[in-house]
Amino acid sequence: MTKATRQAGGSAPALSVDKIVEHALELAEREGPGALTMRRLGSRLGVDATAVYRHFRDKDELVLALGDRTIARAHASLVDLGEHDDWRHVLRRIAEANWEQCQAYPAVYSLMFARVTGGPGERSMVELIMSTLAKLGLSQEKTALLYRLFVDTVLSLCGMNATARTLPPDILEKDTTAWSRVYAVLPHEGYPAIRGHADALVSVTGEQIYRASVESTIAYIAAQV
Amino acid sequence: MTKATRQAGGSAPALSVDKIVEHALELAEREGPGALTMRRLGSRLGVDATAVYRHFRDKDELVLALGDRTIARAHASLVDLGEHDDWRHVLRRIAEANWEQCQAYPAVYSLMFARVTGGPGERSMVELIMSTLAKLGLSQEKTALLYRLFVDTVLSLCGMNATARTLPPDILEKDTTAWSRVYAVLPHEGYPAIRGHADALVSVTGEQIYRASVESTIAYIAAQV
DNA sequence: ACCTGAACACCGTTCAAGT
DNA sequence: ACCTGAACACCGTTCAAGT
Repeated sequence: MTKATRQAGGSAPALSVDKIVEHALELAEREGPGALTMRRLGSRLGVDATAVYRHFRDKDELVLALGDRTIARAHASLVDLGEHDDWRHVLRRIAEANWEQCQAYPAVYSLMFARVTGGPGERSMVELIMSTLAKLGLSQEKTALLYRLFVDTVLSLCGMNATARTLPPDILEKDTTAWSRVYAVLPHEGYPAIRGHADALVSVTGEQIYRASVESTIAYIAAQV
Repeated sequence: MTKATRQAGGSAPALSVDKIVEHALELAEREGPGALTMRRLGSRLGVDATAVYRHFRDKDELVLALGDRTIARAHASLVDLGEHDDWRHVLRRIAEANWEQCQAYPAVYSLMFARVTGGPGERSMVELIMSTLAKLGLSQEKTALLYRLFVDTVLSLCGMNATARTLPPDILEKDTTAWSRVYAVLPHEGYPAIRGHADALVSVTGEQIYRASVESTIAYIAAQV
């Protein structure tokens, strides 16, 4: 018997934080970040839109809760990492876990990649990264800068990728076909370098770019040690 | 006498693409990306909101026009670059020009950093970067990847920075004080690495991070040559 | 050709009211 | 305690109408 069922009316509450988060996540990922509205969420949950305000101060708190949940999942996938793993291996695993979450929940990443959730998921992830970099024995200032370099690289690339992938269908189409529509047919005069690389440019994947960026950052950190 | 004044009615049109873009830019930068609505833009221009639809298919076309304008400005600030400048110098200047535009027009960057404008500003910038990297004599595939690595690094970091800086005032306050509110007061037990670097973390600037990221990318490219 | 204004189908959030 | 429903102040966009 839950706390709720013991209350005055006797009937269980229709909503809970977990239930709201779960449905919000599904709505955002199935129909895009723009479809995550309080009204649509309410109708999905079978309640009035304003009922959600009993459990979250406002929409922003809900978005941060979704964000912290995905970071918590990324962190949970890293439980096998130990104290004595090489820092490069740890950073690669963290970057990989974020990429996986970003591919699975692009709408959430697009909504919160530039935010601070302050939640338990984020706190665990920050501690993991900071403790990994602290082992390098650099100054506090240098350690802090390299932490931000790594985190911002991971979040900004995941965020940009997620934002691009979750644009409204008509706009997404416009952007993804831009290379073949405009860049591949530019005149050689004026745009020789673009035309000379048009084929190669369209086949570069987001994952290749992400990997290169993570390796670049790790090499940069290694050079400071 | 403009084309418009020669027309049937004789009276000059109230709107032009340039006038709309200029006022939209001012509105977005003064009051944030969320304030850029067709209705508010219309009232600023002294016309009905729907009058803008004579000059732009929809709001997205307007946003892309704003975006291409800022890229064009970044490109215009690089006219002194020549054929024989060192590629590292050229990439640093391009990164710097984007950072300057992003600081001056964060609302625009937040709206379009993950987009493809396909416009003249973007085309010039793409050609400049591609031609710079083409001189390294790498394969088409490698050149294309390094192009995307550089561009995505610049745009994603500028975009994240711009997005964070242009959040609505109450949310911005919440995010910027998160470090002192939650991270600086975390218990040592459980969060030793965070607490050990709390002071250093708050003093890292976005510009430091950006510079480090650009240098990291340049070093990574240099290692491929 | 260019702009207006009503209309449609939406938003987030507040607040009084119900149970 | 928890949810409803009306209300307020907004959105982007379409379309017929005006000049």
